[in-house]
Amino acid sequence: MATPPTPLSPLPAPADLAADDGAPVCGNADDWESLSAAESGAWHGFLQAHAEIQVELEHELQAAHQLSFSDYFALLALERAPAGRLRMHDLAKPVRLTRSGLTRLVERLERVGLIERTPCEDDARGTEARITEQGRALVHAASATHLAGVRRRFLERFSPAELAVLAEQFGRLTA
Amino acid sequence: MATPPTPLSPLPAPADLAADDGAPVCGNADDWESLSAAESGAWHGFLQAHAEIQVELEHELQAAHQLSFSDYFALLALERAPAGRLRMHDLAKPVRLTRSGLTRLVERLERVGLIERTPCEDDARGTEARITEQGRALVHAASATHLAGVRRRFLERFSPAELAVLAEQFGRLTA
DNA sequence: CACAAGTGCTTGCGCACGCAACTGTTATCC
DNA sequence: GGATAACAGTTGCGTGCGCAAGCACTTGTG
Repeated sequence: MATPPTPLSPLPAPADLAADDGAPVCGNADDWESLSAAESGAWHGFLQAHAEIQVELEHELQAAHQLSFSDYFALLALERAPAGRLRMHDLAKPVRLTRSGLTRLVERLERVGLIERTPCEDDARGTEARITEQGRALVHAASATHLAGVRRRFLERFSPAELAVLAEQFGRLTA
Repeated sequence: MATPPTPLSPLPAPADLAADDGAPVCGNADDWESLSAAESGAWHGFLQAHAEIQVELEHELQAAHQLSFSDYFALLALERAPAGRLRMHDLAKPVRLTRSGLTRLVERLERVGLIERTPCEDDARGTEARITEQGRALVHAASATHLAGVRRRFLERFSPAELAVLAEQFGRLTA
């Protein structure tokens, strides 16, 4: 959104280099036209597929277990961690939240008894989040729901061979 | 997040069907283990790739043009629409926002002069959003930035043949 | 050992968004 | 034609999140 510094178009002028010959105002009139059908389809398909699946699965999880994706990912990460404990810092990455966001998330989960917070033994600055039995039970149930959704909305639509290729291809996208 | 109805685990009991033999508490101890490497890799790769690319490109757009993705998609949809005008209702889908969210978005964009709002002629209930010249200029500049990002972070990592296959595959994911 | 620099987490603040309720308009159905 | 339903858009409210500043503790350096 246009904010303080440059509220409006920081452009030189409508058209000041090439003469305006009536056609597209400049070279980038609609850059998207320069994409092939495959390029455009792949990119927009990627966005659209993600958006649709994301909201559907999240609503599903919310309806069935009153859990947001952030909640679920946090519980899942803890459930898998040795002793069900993880320091805030290490929890932030799998949950894909900033530390401040994570503080709030953990606070909410603690408030309803799904996890507990204890000061870290060997480093008094740190805090450890530990999943409770209730948390474990809930994340197991939620996993069943979620995994079913993932299969239905994603995995089932591809053959094993396709999935192997996709895994490699998505791997290329992550630095 | 656990909300009013069932703040905590709505489960029958820790283990009430199979005897707890010390091993996994029940059949779904960690359902994710049941996924093949390809399945797991494809799904998590999908999520991870989207998350990474999304934040990188959005930051890029924000830094270069003070535009969020929502802002950009709204302007882009309008720029492509006949006469640069679209009713709120028709703008909501491409921007992937609810109507209330769109109301606020359009309000912000209007405030900085990127679009204008006028009552709809043939339907007194409706409102039309129209992109201004400044909006057009900005969306062109932003498109150049964004498209470069899309190429760099996505398109370039695949061959034309792969992109064609991906387009078809993502199409399968969208109902 | 003191003092700076770095690290881990929290807090103040602002913001974009969804949901549900509301207003005003148009279509539908006796 | 008047009641009712459907629809378009806006508003009140709550919430989750990021950013930047702050506090507490630890580590490095002279």
